[in-house]
Amino acid sequence: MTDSAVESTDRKILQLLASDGRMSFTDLGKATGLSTSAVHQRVKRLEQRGLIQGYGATVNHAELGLPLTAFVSIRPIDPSQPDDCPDRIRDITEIESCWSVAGTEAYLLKVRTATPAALEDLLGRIRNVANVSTRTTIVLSTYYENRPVTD
Amino acid sequence: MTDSAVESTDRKILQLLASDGRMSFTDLGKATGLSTSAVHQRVKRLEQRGLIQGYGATVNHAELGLPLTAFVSIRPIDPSQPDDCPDRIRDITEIESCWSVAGTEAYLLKVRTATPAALEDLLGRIRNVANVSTRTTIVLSTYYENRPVTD
DNA sequence: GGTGAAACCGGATACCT
DNA sequence: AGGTATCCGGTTTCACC
Repeated sequence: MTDSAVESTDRKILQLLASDGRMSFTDLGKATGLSTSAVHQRVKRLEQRGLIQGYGATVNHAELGLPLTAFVSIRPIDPSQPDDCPDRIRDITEIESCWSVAGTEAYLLKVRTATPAALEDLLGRIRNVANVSTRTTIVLSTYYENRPVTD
Repeated sequence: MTDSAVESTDRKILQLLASDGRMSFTDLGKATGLSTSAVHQRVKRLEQRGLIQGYGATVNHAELGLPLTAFVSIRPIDPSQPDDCPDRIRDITEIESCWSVAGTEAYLLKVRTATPAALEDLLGRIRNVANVSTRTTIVLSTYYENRPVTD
């Protein structure tokens, strides 16, 4: 069930934490007009309710040696066999995201590699392990990624 | 220039912060065998070098009232006119990510909306403001998103 | 770059409204 | 549910190696 009542103070807190995950409870309090402990309580509740799923640092993949980003569309080769593709590819570390999608293809992946050769190798592994065909779209430039969308 | 020398302690720190952006310097120290202040220095340096681009909370969009995720492929209608599509759509808040891509289409967007009707409205706004045609792929289910990929 | 100590500030909790 | 007071642990800075 979608426990929908997320009221405006909680939304504000979520928005602030989405754009600065290390903001202190004190600063969140100043921004929302609440005391530190009231904010503290609310954040813990938001974590428990699963509205905050976690916290992460955004890493510069290009500088880290993974300058190549691509989207891989996936279509099962044999429609009669059980489709457990997400399970089969779960341990491939280059895969950042995995969605199932509507349309002519079944899944969409977002992947990161060091070089075109590494991407080629990755595509081979995906095809082998999941018995699928792939269609790859290379990212030329990233304007922005994972901007907070809270309304 | 890509200042490539990111050695193993820094990589470890980046990996830990990518999966827990609120981890304390004390705990990072325990995990890396360094003192709190040494980790502190390293993290500040990683932030300044731009290897850490920021920190964010991961928000549950479905529970927040934005259960619909979609990818929108974009193609300019008039190839002769200046292509400033990313600038023109920058202020549309439903757009979470914007990439330029190789292939038959020019850009790829990831968007979040409350309902199919809101998606329809969003697509209209994108087409109007940027003079483009769109092709939309709806996400049926998200297995995982933004998993840390550090090697 | 690293350590360890000291001052300071934020997080966590108990208690009261 | 929110505020106040308190305690403890984390953050930050600095002198030294």
